[in-house]
Amino acid sequence: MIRKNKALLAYVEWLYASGKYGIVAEAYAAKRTIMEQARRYNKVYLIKSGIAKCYLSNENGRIFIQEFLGEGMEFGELEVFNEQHTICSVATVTPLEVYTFSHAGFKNLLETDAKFNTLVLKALADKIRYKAPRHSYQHGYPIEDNIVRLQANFPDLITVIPKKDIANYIGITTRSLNRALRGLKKRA
Amino acid sequence: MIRKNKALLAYVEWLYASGKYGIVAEAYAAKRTIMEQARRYNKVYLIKSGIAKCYLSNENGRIFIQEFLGEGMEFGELEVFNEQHTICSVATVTPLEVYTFSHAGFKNLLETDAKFNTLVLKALADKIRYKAPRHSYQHGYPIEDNIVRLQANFPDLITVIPKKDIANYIGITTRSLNRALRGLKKRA
DNA sequence: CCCAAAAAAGGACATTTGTCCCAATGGCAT
DNA sequence: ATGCCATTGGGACAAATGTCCTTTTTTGGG
Repeated sequence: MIRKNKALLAYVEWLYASGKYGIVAEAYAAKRTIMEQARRYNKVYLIKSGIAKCYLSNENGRIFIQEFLGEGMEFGELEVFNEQHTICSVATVTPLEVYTFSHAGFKNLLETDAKFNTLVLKALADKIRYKAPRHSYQHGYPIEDNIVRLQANFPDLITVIPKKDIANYIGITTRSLNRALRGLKKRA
Repeated sequence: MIRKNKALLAYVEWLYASGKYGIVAEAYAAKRTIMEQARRYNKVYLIKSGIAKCYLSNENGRIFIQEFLGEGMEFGELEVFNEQHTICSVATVTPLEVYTFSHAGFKNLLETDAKFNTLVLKALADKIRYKAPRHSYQHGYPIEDNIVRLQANFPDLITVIPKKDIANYIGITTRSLNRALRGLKKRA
């Protein structure tokens, strides 16, 4: 549920240490919006520490969380490949440390650094891979099963992530989430 | 809903015509399974013509369709980046013509052909991009709205894709799909 | 051309989930 | 400490969706 990519992080830390690629370190407080959907940005972010959420909201005020991003996850990178608006908003959940690239710098690394290129290809492939089972499970099993599954993969979920976010990740209302948690407690 | 990638197809046709990269053309009849989830394969496919579905089924027999693949869409490429089992099954919907690469050939092209590398990066980025609004919409709006939206983007949907597949794409039962179609007809 | 099998349509009922509330609790700034 | 606001928990009812079944329609092979 909270995605990570240690290999990519390690390599970017190494690039950063070399001082050559215009990579900048930044920090954000908790609960801050970093990107808003349907706007243009010119930076790629890579998380050094902390947790962010990537989400999409619609005109009904409903929010659907695409993923929780942990160490080594990038965001804002899709817009390097097809110059367009962001699809997702990104906000911090905990305090966040990131490395940032300009689009030009990121593109340049892709073209000149084969290892970087490979790591980014892998990162994109992983983002695709993990979504399939997630959505399949979400549609294929009742809410309670989904919660059990999340808690198995991420035990201190409820203490770190607000209920509303968990509900928006599963695609249900807070009411339904509470009901399901209650049901699980009763049956335990 | 039925994804396409003309730029990639055009380039691969050109590569194929050159005869140099071990690309093989193949054809499949309608309703044939090409890949099964959780198995190992050693080929990358790119669709020349026809429609395939990429789906995931669970032990309850529920099926969730990830995407419908049209001209220029690849499948089996994720396993090049992280040598693992396929997540998805792929089956033809209509008769299908494809080009196939060996993993080695695909990897070689990625490393030596900058244009190919860029096109594949873009293709992966697009696969990620399109999923966000799709799932957001699916959770955020009632079934009827989802159907209207699909029909707007793909008018002859119902004539080309079986009802069961449409339902499995939206993540509902055939019964619910019929009910929604009925509701729309009545209100029209 | 006909028949078997698949696909589509829908009735009746059960279950799940959402909506709309309101009450309780817990930080957090003043 | 006090008051305010966001978060959490849950009752009661409404609406959406699933389950189970039966009937109708379509399709493709002999």
